Amino acid sequence: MRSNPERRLALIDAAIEVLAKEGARGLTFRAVDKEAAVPPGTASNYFANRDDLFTQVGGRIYERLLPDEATIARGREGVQDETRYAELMHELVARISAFNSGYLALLELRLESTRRPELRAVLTKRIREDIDANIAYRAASGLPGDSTSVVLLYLALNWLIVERLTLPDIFTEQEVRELVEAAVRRALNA
Amino acid sequence: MRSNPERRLALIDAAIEVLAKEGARGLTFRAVDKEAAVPPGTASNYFANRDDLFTQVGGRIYERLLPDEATIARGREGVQDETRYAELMHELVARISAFNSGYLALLELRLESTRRPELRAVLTKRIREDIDANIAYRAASGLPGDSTSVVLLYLALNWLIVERLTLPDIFTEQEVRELVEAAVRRALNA
DNA sequence: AACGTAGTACTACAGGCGGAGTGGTGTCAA
DNA sequence: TTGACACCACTCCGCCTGTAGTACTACGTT
Repeated sequence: MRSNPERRLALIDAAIEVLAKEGARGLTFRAVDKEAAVPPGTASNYFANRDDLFTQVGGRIYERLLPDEATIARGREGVQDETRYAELMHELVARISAFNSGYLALLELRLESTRRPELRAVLTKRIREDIDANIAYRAASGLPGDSTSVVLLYLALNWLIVERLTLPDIFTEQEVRELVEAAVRRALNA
Repeated sequence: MRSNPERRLALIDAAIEVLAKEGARGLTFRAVDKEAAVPPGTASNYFANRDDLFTQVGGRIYERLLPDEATIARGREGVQDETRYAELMHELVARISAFNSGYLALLELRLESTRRPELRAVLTKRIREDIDANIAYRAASGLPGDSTSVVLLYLALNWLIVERLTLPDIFTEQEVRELVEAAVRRALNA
């Protein structure tokens, strides 16, 4: 088992692209090698087996989907009002739509986790933490709305992103914008 | 190309199970044969190629997820108030959770449709129709709430089902019930 | 009632693709 | 000099597709 950290990271990021492009079943050592443009056999040396590969990707994918620290810091400063919150949500949808393959890869991982307990454990932990962080953030911001509102917003935005990424013709850009705003409005009125 | 309709249907339903169990990439003629317990080569005779198989499954899956006609009829009778509507939504979540593999298969198809234009066209059509039907139903019922409310409810419930099916430990049964009710309440208050 | 025909079920096979895993060799740095 | 890693090559294996060929069944014809 090799341990060059940059290379490992490059392989994992390549694996995310493969997941998005080829699906979970297409995530093989060889495909990762090719995507990362390293000699065949390399991924084999960095991951014990496919299960290990899935688990490591599961640990990494969430880092790539979350905003970077600068964005988080910007989110925390300035007035915390409804307009600001709506801005943040638009930013979230835009960011994820931009890193398209990351979200698709996460969906693939979710489905795959049906068959891989280890992966499921990793994802459950990460996602539960993210939800809790969102709830805490909302509570700290002083904006109205309880944790149920936060979760409902989370639910709606997630599926909206799925819809955009998988069947883009279901909703127009315009409808998506309106839906995000309506969701935020409702989340803050309860 | 063979044309025994029952056999074709049996193969398609077997394909749905395969999709849920093995993922989109695992959907091969041979796997379908095995799942349907028919001799190897049969699926090959019923579908021109994998693309054809995907498209036919895409056309069928939605029928299996929708309530049967009896349920629909029951939904339309009786008083149409908020309590009734909430009941229907609970029924929906329960029904889909029960036919677990159908929904997972649909998710697989959505992801696969990223790579298959024909499949995407079929799914887009079906799902758009379903959303429109929901909007029309709500409008006809005389309950409060505009189409945005209906769609937001649709979004939230869909992701809630995803969450339940893929990472069941994220929300407890209790939380799921509360979320469904909160979502319905908000959808009817706007 | 016997026969022929068409459509379907089943079986078998040829050919190919792609992946896992491993061992060996080269290379660089401590 | 030694150890860790990059790179390369090779073998083994499993699975899939597509098709050809055979057997069966039902139905229509005479």
